[in-house]
Amino acid sequence: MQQLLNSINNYYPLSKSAENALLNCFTKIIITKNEYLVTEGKVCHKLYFLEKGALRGFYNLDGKEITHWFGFENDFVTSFHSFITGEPAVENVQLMESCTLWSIEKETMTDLFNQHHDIERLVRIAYEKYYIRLEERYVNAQFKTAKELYENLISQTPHILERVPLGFVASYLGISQETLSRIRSRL
Amino acid sequence: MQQLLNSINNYYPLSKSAENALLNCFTKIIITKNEYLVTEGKVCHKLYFLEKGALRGFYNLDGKEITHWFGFENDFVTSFHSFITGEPAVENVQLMESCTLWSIEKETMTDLFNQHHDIERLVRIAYEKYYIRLEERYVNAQFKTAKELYENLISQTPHILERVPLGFVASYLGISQETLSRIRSRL
DNA sequence: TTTGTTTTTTGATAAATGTCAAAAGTTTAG
DNA sequence: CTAAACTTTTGACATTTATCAAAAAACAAA
Repeated sequence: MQQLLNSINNYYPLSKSAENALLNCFTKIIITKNEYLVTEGKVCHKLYFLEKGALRGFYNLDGKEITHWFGFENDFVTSFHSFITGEPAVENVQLMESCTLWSIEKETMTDLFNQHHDIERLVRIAYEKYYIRLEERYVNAQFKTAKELYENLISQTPHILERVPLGFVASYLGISQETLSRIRSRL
Repeated sequence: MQQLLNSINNYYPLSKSAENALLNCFTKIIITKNEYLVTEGKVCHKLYFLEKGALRGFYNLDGKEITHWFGFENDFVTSFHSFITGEPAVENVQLMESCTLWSIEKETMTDLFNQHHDIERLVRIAYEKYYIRLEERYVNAQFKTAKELYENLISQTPHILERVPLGFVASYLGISQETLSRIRSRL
């Protein structure tokens, strides 16, 4: 819980009353490896804070699983598309390791926004951060060769390589596993 | 101004007082084709609402211009990375057509947030929408062939093809202009 | 351990896309 | 209306990357 608090304060420092109200709304969950947090086709009403562990978001395309993001310690995770729109998720979120998470209901968050302006500010700022993080990833990917993508990964997010099977990493980079393997052998 | 108001209310309907306060903070600008709204290396402190016209965001890579987004009527545009972080922009925003815009200073927005909770909510909701729009684009791009990317563009954002030179479109899709031209001739 | 399972690498080949250069077409400004 | 500038297409060829199949390596469970 202290970890969640630190993360929150890192985005925007809340007043004590808002902080208490917010923390009261999170529920601790422990789930084991390979389980699903979000399943394609079902609406996801929850936002999760990942205290410990690692997971991935993937969708199915032509019978293949396309992993498009990873979550690690201190990340807020969910199927954002489903959480925001209330539509069924098109992606799955699956644990790559056993995880400790804190969850909060969307409806509860909405109530908190009404009661505490600063909680809504916190979330506004968090969205800003998440937006530019996604934008950076996009720009990084466009017009890069497979080798450059891999080198970027090594320099910018080396922890991914240490904790994620190469098949998922290849998918994340948008290249085939074989190509990734060959690039690695050539470096 | 009515158009800006409609757009805003489309995200979240404001109270009359918030609405008035907000509209008072926008300044009308008319700029001609090829001019720059944002220049790489300079911090961008303004957010713009695009009432009429079309523009693009691009960055330089190995001497080439990589166009990574377009803005059209009713879009809020800026270099989000620079606007949010206060760091110098890495991208340029250039008008593809002469435009009518409304601008607001970041500092002014921050003041408005403090005075009107509902303006901050509006922006929080806008960020949500922009976030999932970007995410969709990302997912759409990953693991698609050049032909599929072009077909997606035709079905999802046909207005881009009608108003943007093919060289920019190719760059936007992450393929070479020649490849795009060949795909078009084969359909 | 030993065996079975999963992950990663390697090889051969095919397909997609990029690059360079030039031609054709279109738009713009005087 | 014409010349210059810019955009789009086409051709030839090189390169990158995907695909399929199988071997090797790493990992996990009995």
